[in-house]
Amino acid sequence: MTEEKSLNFIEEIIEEDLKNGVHKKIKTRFPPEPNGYLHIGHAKSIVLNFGLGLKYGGTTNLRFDDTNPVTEDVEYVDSIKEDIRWLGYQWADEFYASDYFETLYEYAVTLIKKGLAYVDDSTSEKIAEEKGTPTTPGKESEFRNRSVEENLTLFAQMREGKFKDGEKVLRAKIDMASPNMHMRDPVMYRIKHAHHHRTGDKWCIYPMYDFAHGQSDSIENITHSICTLEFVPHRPLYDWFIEQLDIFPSHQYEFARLNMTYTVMSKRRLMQLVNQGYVSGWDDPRMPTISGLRRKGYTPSSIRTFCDKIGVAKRENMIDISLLEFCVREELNQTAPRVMAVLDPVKLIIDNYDSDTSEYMETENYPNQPENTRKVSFSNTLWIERSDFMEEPVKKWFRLAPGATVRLKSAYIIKCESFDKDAAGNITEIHATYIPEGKSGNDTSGIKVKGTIHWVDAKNAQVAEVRLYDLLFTTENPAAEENFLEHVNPESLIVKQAYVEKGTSANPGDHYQFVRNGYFCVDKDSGDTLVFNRTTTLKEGFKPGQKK
RNA sequence: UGUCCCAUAGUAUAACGGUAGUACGACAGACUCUGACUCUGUUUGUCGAGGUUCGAAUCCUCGUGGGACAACCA
Repeated sequence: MTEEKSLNFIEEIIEEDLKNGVHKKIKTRFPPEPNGYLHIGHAKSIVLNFGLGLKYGGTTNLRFDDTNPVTEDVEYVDSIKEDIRWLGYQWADEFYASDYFETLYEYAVTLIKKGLAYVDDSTSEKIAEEKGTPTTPGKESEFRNRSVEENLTLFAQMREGKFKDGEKVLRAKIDMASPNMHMRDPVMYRIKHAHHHRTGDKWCIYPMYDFAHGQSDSIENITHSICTLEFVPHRPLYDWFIEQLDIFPSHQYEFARLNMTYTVMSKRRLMQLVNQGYVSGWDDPRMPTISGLRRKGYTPSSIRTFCDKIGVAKRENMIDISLLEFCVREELNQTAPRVMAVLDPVKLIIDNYDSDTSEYMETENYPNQPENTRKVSFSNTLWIERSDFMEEPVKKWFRLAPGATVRLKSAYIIKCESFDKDAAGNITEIHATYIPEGKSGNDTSGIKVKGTIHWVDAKNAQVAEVRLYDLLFTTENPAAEENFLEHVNPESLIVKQAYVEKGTSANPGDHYQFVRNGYFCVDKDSGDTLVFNRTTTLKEGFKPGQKK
């Protein structure tokens, strides 16, 4: 602990509470609704909630907010749990809001008895109409003043299944004129004759979020209930239920959700991308989902680092996606072994190298570990990157060009002698001569070269499919567009047949740096032919297209 | 024509009444058998107007700008 990192506003509150003895131990929770896959925005919340528990010696629960059986499913429960574990966190207890249905029901009865809740027979349209608008007060329902006995009977009958969906609701009796819409007699229970993924057909009435979340927090003795900004106006209601029920006083704190450039984050839009085939699925590497990032080659620690760096505050934000890329590069640069791969090959023939022989060159697996090496096959016929040759080189061009000299990484210095073109003007073959004294590690040539390029022995290469991923959108804030789907980047995925060093071992999830090309990871689609996903490019220091 | 939340470089985030700092980005240079990494440097900021104070990014007031709120969603 050399450097004191400044605290975010939630940490300040917690330290204050701990200092003042408000709490001896803190307890947080991560409360996903099991109706979708987790994304990088959830990661921010997960890292925050679990991080707080870890930092202050408290605990963090996982609680599924499963109060709407119509949209929820175990499929999501499983993927959510997998993603949280993968991110490196272990919850103290696993709960479901549905665990508390009986208690919640009793709470509702308590409020009815206190004259603070009533059964309303109005249609949802009527209720919406009487609710008023943010600038005009609402009207009280004609059913608002039923007797406690009648309410008790009706509510019991709701539970028993005497009514159809939508026929009745239970409402809190608060204030129809409140400037806060959420306090205008909010619905507590609605009737849904639906099968619940955990409680089955036991219930046909289900509590609303507002009547479930705070009480669930309270039941679990959550001290700091952290959620996003859109719940700020719910807080008075959150507090009201807890106060009227006289139960453990959990408190809600709100922070700004994550937004990221060139990314959409809402479940609805993500769902559209999947359902309309813009991506291959929830775990498509272009998706900001945890499973997508995982498949793309992001590591849990790089995501955690990212979440630490973006900070936690209350103002709307738009994080530059380059920060996410920076975090994964920073880690992979240290951990990913280097391998040579040519993604856009053109043939290089070394005219003065014996066509019947080949040799093995020694090359390092990590740039900072010179003793950690492997052997790479070399012959007179190599694949090199098309972009490493320029017929008419621009200024400051360090790579191959007619008459130019470059180092073949870990091999010889070569000089470009000639090249062939097809009728269409495409370079088909490049001819060079090598300088035997310039062999890597044993260079007595005295020649200084500006550039080093990578290569793969064409006589001893393995073919691989390489998927080059780019930003999914062409605009910084696609969610702000009329139709975000029109801004999907047509080049967000480019598939290449590439040549990779023979012997590159590959299990799904393995990370590599393809020298000078970027970070790649082995995809689960790999079979006889290996498939690599580009996690991210290397930072590009030279842009030939740019004049200055 | 309501209530609530928010406002610091391009983007985020610190400074808790006392020197406006850090990260990412961008740009320039050094180094380089990855034009990567690393290193060095540069650029750009307290929304506005008043007030309190010896002193205000910080406290107060009023503006301005942005966001949230009218599912039987969460």
